[in-house]
Amino acid sequence: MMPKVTAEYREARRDEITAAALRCFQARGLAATSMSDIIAESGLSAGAIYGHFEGKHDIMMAAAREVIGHRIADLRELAGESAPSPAEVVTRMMTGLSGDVAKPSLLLQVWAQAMVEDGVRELLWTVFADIREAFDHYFMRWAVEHESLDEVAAREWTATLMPAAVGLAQGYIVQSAVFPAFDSAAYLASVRSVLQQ
Amino acid sequence: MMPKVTAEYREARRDEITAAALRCFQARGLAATSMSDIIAESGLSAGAIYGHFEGKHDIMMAAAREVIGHRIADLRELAGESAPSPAEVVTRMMTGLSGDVAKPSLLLQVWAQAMVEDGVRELLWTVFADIREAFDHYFMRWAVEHESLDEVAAREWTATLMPAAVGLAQGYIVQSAVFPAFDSAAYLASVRSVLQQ
DNA sequence: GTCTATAGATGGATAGAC
DNA sequence: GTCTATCCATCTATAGAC
Repeated sequence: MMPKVTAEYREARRDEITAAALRCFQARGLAATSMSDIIAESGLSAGAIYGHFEGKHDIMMAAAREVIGHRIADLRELAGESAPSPAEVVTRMMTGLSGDVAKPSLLLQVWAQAMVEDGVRELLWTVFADIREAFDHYFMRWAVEHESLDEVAAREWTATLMPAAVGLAQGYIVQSAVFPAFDSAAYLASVRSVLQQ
Repeated sequence: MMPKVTAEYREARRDEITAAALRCFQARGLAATSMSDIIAESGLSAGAIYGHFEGKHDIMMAAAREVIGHRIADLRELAGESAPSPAEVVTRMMTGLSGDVAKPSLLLQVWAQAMVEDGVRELLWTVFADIREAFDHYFMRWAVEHESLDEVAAREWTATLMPAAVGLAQGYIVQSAVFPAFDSAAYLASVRSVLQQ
């Protein structure tokens, strides 16, 4: 269909609605948020919302994309610096969260939703694959340059490290979401401690 | 109120209903499961359910308690064996999950629900506190017996290790829930690798 | 205690005026 | 594109017979 308004306007409206939805999801949870909630929070009307999204599912997917994909670009920026250690890579992953729209509690919501909704689950897979790929790049480089391993040994070293590295980042998300007095610095120190070998 | 049937009968009925609810929560998610779902899955009627639970919230709390608290008893059994290493403690935590009613995907549901429901959140806090306490006991013992640390140094060593140890267990739960081809053995090997220092 | 039937409220989504 | 008003499905919980 031909757009009746500029593409920029549509885009801006969608972002506005998605942002309102994210505030609702944050406060009430993904599944418990109703269209009425989003309508009220956005200050728009039902008609306006449905003019830009097919329905609640569509809004949730847009929100999930927004929440889930932000870490990758940030991770890639590390590439400029000189061969970060695994501990530095994982730390960057975690500290970047604090300035992100993707608050840890929202990430937990998305993970849970992925358990019951195929679209979200597949989205999550691609994001984790991207994260793994970014980790893999840095770990391999570190293994060769600082652990003095050849290509084959570096690949095995990286494969061994990967699950725990990703797990530590996920643990950070869980703990920062669940514990009101979560000590971010202590967690980072703990990660550095176990990853420096 | 006086019970019209034996306490054992009431208990059994509640367990039956909770088990049906857990199957629904597993399939549809905590928030998306309706009372009709639970009624159908249990094979009982609305009246029967409401005779044993105050409402959906009540059932959810019972289910959360069931799902969340199972790891503690299992962890305590390690006490009989000879001073398990941190890696062994965390490994026990994770491997115990496979035989548990508390499937990882359900744990993710409970974590997400804790973000928006105070009762679940507080329940989660007590459970994590118990887990930390159990970890603390084993880590202190290991620090003194195998790392040759005095009381003060052992306490600091344990405090440094704790966040990452818990985080690794949480990462196991996330990854085993999200990835269809999750390699449990590889994760365990990775944990052993980073925790042996 | 457990059933069937249903009340009462809220859900997602649409119709039609502007 | 956006609004108001509303349809109809579904939800939680209860009432009353057995």
